Amino acid sequence: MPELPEVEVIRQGLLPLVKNRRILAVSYSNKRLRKPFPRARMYGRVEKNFILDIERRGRYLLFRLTGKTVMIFHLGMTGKLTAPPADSPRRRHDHLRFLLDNGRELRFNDARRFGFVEVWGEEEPEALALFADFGPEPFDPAFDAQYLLSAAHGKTQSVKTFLMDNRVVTGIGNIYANEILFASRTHPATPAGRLSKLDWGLIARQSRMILEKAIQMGGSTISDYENADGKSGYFQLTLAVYGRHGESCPVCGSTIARLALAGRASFFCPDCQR
DNA sequence: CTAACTCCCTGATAGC
DNA sequence: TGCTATCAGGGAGTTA
Repeated sequence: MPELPEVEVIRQGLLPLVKNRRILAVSYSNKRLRKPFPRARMYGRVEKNFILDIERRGRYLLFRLTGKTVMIFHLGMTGKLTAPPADSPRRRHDHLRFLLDNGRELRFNDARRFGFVEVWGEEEPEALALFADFGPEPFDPAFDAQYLLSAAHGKTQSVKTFLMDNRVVTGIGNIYANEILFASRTHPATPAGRLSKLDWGLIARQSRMILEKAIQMGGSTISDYENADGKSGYFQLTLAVYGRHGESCPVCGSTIARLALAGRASFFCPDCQR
């Protein structure tokens, strides 16, 4: 699934195509997504309204609509949001289509259907509850060495699993957690509570650098991610360790190892990362 | 409480 | 080449 950089690239690509456009009609495939389709709200609060803006929180996209409505997408593992011309051919796994007043159609496509859409009034507690226990964004100045040191205090879980916890910091998934720890020369299995403030400062800085670079490069396309125009990203070409077990470390030449942490594939250089 | 495991679903691919 | 077992970028719920 898309992690923070991919979701941000989608947001930026989509915005000029949908901002201030009116949603003329909503169509739904009737296939169940991770959460039930909010039929009444979709036809009552979304259809016929205008898209004012798209925001991102972690891996969620928030469409601000007229009528103080917020339509929230999560793309799961394989979700895609695009806005092609309305007459372009539909694709397998297109589940939601929003016909716009500029001849385009906002489309949600999701093969595995781990994604979902929710519709709330901005004032409704459910809209806020979704993010109530989220940690800071990686680009938030609050995401710093002191914060991480405190959050990790006493934790025995691996630093990699810790970084992938949305309550600690939002939007870092398996690919970028691996890359951040490689850049920070930290072994992914290190218990989070054992790292020093210096370690955390490096991890916070490398997080921002890597995520920023990935956004600039259009995200990472591993198998099926694509941006709002249906194009691939390029950051995967610069991945140092993710998916590269058995290959040589780009820094020291040692063989990159693979290890499962909390059920997730983890890749690291046994010599650079300690 | 914490942390790890399981499951949702389809498709790509590693490995035989 | 062709089949099939495994694995996949997330996250919620369950188990230990």
